[in-house]
Amino acid sequence: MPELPNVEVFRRYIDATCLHQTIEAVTILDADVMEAESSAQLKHTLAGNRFEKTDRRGKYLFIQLNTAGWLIFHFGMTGYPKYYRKKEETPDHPRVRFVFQNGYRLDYDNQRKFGRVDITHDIHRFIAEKNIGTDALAVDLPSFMEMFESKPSMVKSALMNQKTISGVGNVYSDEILFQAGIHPKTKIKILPSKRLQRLYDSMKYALQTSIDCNAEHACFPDDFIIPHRVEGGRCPKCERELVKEKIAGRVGYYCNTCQKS
DNA sequence: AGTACCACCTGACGGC
DNA sequence: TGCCGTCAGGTGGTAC
Repeated sequence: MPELPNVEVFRRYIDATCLHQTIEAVTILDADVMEAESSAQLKHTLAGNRFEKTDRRGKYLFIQLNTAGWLIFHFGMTGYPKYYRKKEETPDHPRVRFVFQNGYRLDYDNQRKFGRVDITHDIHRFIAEKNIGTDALAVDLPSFMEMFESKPSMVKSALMNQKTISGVGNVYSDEILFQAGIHPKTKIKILPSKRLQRLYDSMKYALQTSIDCNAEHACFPDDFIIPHRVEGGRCPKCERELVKEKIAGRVGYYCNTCQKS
């Protein structure tokens, strides 16, 4: 599930709930989500520690500890954080649990276990090693133009490539292309600079609008395509049935009338 | 440097 | 009702 807007909402949730509290214990309920050598280190480093601040790059959420280290969350397709006090509020698939001194807990929940929890001393090295591109909300127009103007790939896959810019996944790439009026299979390098600029504007608009809505579909503007991304869904602008098509390995939805090559 | 395909996991859903 | 194939908002590896 989580793409940039969702992860940004998670980040704000952590900010609003978990900062500056002493961590009493860490329980790893399923080591599958841990990077290989990080389990022991995680428990060791976090006990008695505190979350001081958060940061985000693309779909990665970082939490700085008061001892200079960083906790790293990636949510895969089904992950999310849950802060709660009562046992009956436990999420369905908790994988790592942080227990605070005030009795509250933060669970990293992840049904499909595609996500990861990790810990590092050097966040810049982590980003460099993973080769994570500039955050999609942070990238400026000139850099965006330069990165994409000569790319040979289809625009949908270019947007989704985390090494170029990070944070856009399958669902939001559909939204961005719909807002920009660009067909997803268009080769990005054939786009004239005016359309490339519109793509940039649409990217910022779609991501920021979603964040402002707490990533809740019900709050999205009427002309967003995301709520209509279902079999037989119709274009919110022209009412025609949306095309569902596998593009670069992922199923995308688009309007064959409103989106042009 | 692309794309296509597979793998990793689990659960929901539609068809029979 | 129950079983089974399919598929899903991600990433990483392979081969071509």
